[in-house]
Amino acid sequence: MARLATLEIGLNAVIVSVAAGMPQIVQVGDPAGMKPDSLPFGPFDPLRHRTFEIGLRAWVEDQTALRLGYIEQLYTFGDRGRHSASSDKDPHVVSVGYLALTRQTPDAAEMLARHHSAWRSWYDYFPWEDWRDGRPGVLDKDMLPALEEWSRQPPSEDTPPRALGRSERIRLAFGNDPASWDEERALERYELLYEAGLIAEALHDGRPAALERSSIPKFGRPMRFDHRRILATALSRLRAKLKYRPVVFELMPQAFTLTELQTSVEAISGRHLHKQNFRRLVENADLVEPTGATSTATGGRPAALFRFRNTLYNERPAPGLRVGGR
Amino acid sequence: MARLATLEIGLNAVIVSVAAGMPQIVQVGDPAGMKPDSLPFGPFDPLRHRTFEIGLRAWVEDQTALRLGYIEQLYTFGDRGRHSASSDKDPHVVSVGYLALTRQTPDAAEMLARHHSAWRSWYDYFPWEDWRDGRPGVLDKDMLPALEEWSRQPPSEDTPPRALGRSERIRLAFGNDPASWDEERALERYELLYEAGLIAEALHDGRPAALERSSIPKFGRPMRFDHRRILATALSRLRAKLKYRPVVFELMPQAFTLTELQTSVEAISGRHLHKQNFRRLVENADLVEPTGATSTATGGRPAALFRFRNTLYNERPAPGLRVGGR
DNA sequence: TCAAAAGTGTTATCCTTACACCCATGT
DNA sequence: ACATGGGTGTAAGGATAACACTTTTGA
Repeated sequence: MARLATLEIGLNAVIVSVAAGMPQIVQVGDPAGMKPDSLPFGPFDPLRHRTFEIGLRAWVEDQTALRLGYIEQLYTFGDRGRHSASSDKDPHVVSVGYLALTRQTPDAAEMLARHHSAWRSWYDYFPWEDWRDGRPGVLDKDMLPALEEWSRQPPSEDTPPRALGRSERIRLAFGNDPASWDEERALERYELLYEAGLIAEALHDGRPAALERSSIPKFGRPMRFDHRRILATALSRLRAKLKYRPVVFELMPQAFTLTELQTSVEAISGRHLHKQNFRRLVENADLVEPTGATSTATGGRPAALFRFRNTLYNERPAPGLRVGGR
Repeated sequence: MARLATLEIGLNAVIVSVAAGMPQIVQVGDPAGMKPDSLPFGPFDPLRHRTFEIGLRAWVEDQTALRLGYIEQLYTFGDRGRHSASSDKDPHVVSVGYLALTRQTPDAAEMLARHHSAWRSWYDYFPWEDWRDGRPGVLDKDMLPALEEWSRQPPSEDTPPRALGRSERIRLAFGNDPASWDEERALERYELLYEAGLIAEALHDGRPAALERSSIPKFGRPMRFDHRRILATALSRLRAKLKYRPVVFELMPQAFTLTELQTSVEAISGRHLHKQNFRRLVENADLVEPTGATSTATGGRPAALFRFRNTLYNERPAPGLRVGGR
């Protein structure tokens, strides 16, 4: 068999936390301030680390001094041309993305700062995904017009054939009517924007032509390499998982009020939830139990504090929060 | 930075089809008849193939002469020691697993035979996953006793710490009471059996000690390398996806009766479904439409033939078949 | 006393589950 | 005629979504 090309496996971590009602991720900055943000990442070396997870934890601890708890594999990206300017001489880099959930401790921020990294709202990278205060204006003002213009252009010859046409894919990902927005389709939306050349990262990869001749705005804060795609994968996965596994509690402190829990779910799903129904949902899913104490922090009537019932596992397959409308 | 170890990426395909009411996969045999079954697989070479998917399709066509339609990435396995007898001198192999869904054509079987491969029921590899005729006897007769014996043994020192103990994990994966079986947890069940040394593959990897001193039966037909783990991943993923995306139709012919559709869903989920409710579910999910023709093949009243409404995509996010009880 | 946030009660509606029954064909 | 599988109707129960309303604190 012929000799294979040099391969390298990059491990990438999307480290998610919720603080002050905002979903945040750890971003590693460039000390010189020249390059876009990146995720904590490093190559996988099987001689040093027996598994991906061990390697990932080591890289993250190196770059951020954070000890990760819950982690989960997202996806492996292998396309050529996604990893910035690549020639056939460079090693080919395959990216394995991971999702990590963590609580934000008070001293975490300065610890990160010493490592040229910081927490940043994930909606800085995807402003159109935050519907908590209603439908974002960019959608109708800039994004959908630009996407529709793209859908009217004939696809180039080297585009792989697809089951659905461009306008069908747009309708599916962005919703037919303004009401039918599916927050789990964040990845599909990002990939459409990328293909349409409406994302700064598309410039670095193989598709400059469609872009330079127009002055279309590039949406959201860019990231290095394919890191924003990995982040979009994390967003979709976490939003979906929220509904069938009790993962929010990885982001909550030991004790919390139901409103704080609701705020966290809203931060992640990007939607506003109906207060009364949320409470009922949580309480009769038996996911939490009262600690007995109350919190008087918010101004207003003191709220009862709850904790996650982790004995839950012994009783039945643990569910999530099947949040529905509004 | 120090030199990295040699890495190789293996692409593996779980090719699923349903024929004669049985879920089947393509298995590549060993012409000499000495080695266990394997999945179609081959190394990823970025110089020859731009993406994983292109490479995978090429390998599958080489080994089985099948042209794949729907494919989807499952997971990437990177543990050392999973890929049979590995020393530090061999290249480290990372496995990227894919799920492919395909219709079975009449001539496919002999085409496969010429390539030393064949269709085989996936329940040959996981007999305990087929509940269509009630709870399989092996569970209570052999598997659960063996698992419980394992759960009583103290874990060895090099076992990574876990949130849940062995008996909790068994209860969660295999159900508390006989009624609460979650068919989507096929992967968790396989991994427990592997850890407990009740799977032939565990012998080849790092854990021979616990095995050789006992004469515990090894459950299900073994496969090469970590291929059975990839197959278990496919099982879990497909069973879950069935419920929220219309993927069954990738396995159905152009026209089919509702009973045939139900049989396919039952084959995959491994459960028996309630006939009347299944029909209603399908019909008022607007997933199918009558072709007008009828089939008289089964003996009894002729059944109306249906086809998948693929215009569905234009209307709303396409759902799956949320099959519930019975 | 008033604003703010916590917490409770009630109703209409839809979906799921289950059961009972009728229909069209081959033998 | 009767067995076999196809197909329909309907009622009970539970979950969801929406609404209005009461309670407890700080300022």
